[in-house]
Amino acid sequence: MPELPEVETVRAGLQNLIVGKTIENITHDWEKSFPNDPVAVSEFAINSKIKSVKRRAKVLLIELDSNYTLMTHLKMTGQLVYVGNERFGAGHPNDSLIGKLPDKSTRVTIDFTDNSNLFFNDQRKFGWMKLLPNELVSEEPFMQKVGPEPLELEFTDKIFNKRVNRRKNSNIKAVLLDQTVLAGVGNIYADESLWAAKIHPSTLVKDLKASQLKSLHHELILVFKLSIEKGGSTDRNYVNAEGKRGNYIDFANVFRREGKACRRCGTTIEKSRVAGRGTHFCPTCQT
DNA sequence: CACTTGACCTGTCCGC
DNA sequence: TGCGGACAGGTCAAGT
Repeated sequence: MPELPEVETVRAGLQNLIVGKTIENITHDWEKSFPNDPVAVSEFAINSKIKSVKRRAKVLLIELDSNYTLMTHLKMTGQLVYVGNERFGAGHPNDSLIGKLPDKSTRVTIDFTDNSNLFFNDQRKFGWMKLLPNELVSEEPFMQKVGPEPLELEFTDKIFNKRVNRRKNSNIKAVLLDQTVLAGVGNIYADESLWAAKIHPSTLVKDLKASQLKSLHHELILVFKLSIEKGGSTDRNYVNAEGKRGNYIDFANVFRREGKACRRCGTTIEKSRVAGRGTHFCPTCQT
């Protein structure tokens, strides 16, 4: 599901593909996917140009030259796929999308004046695109409380330790998933970083040594960087802005590897439930 | 207050 | 083959 590396991959793709294009029209078939006042859409989105595409946590910020932003959350099954008239080349996934979108999971369609389109597809309808004046983006409740960006240089192991320790009595997996502690971690990278740091997902924060948290901070950053390099994880639905799947899942050490051998010690990887989520871990080397 | 669970949705998979 | 139910997991609201 789109976590930080997937959202970042979509952001980078959109930055290349849609900046400079002018919005001609926007249509939607599900109100909660596009909860906006039609008058505001017509006044501040239609005929506006895409200025830039940014990201904060798992939220995409599509900035328009009207000083409004299309704030977008993909939640679990959201996709933002650009389909143009140009061909990317033989076998390129985007070429095969021409004429296939919109489909039954398309919630919002953005038409650009050059006849290209941006489709917001979302099978489960949990995601949304909200049009907001730029200055109100940071006022959104989520933006107010979301924690630091893990890939920023100022996100040191000391800061990580301090923020994680706000929730001493919770298990470490629940804390990693808590967006107010730090931004961007979801189920895949919580499991992967805990395996890399050799920490059992249900360990309570108060029982973790400083050295373990230091290791977890280090491994989490490495996992995020590797995943971005591989174009993110396609578990089920995820595709990038060109409709292409990510390759990180081939490098995953525990996620969806239950029943297989741990790549570090050979023990069979197990799956259980921690923090209300399917949780994958090695019972021998994660203690 | 800290923490956990249920709701929001649809598609897929599993057992009968 | 069809059908009911479990499951997938990001975030907010409600519950303990």
